[in-house]
Amino acid sequence: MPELPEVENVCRTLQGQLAEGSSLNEIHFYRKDLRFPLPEEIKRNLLGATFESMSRRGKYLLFFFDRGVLLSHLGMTGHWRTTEEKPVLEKHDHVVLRFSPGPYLIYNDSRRFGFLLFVKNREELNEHPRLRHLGKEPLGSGFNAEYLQGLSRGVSRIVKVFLMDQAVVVGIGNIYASEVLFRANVRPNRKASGLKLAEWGSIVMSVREVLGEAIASGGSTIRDYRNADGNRGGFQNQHRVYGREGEPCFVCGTPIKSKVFGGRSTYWCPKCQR
DNA sequence: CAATTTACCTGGGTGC
DNA sequence: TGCACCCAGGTAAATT
Repeated sequence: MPELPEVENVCRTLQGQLAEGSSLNEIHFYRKDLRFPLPEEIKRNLLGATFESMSRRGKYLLFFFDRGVLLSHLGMTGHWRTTEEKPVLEKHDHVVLRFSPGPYLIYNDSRRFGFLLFVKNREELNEHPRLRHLGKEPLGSGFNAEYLQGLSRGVSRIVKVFLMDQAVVVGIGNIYASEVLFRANVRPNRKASGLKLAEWGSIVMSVREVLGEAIASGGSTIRDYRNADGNRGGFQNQHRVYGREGEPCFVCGTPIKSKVFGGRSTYWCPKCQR
């Protein structure tokens, strides 16, 4: 499901629904694992803890409590919903959190590629084995043409696969990689090491532009993505290449091409992108 | 090493 | 209606 814009929208919605100072007084796991085992230390440490705030790092949601940080990665199909009343459990509901005052938070994930993690000391977040390797935030400082060109030196991978590497830059997945490269006029199958600094520059600009617009539109809903308030995103209607194989390019009319690179479907305009 | 493939899951769509 | 097959927004483990 979710790339950076979708996770960012979930984060903002939850931030608005969970009250700072409320306490987490029920934690229910309805199976013992998702992608990884559900950590029992979440219950040991966070039952009765005070909620402070929400944040996001790459595609991870962070719930900050006075006694530790709960991390949630949504995988492909994970999503959170809230209810004020005691929830009626649906298929693939795996975790329920109860806030007081506040709503119940329910985690549903049909494919179970998502997972939860726990970090006791927030200062150690960046040392966590699953976060340690993460690269720059694309909307933060330090994500620029020089950074990308530096990392791509001597790399044999194509630029599309390189951009999806979370160790390079976080939050870009399969949809936005194609959309970004279209706007930057760069073919997805160019060798990353062969791009000029100016091309990295237009990629950086396109990343900021595409992710910014997608966040503002509520993200992309291709099949089952829903924000935490149950709404679909709107950015799928602004996709220029993703899922448009054979359809005319909005800029030049040439049919959009598609091919699998690195195991993932990739879309581009053979005329606009060089 | 880096790069590529496979594995982890369910569900929706398609073609026979 | 059933079944086999392919595909899906992600990541990590295994393999080359």
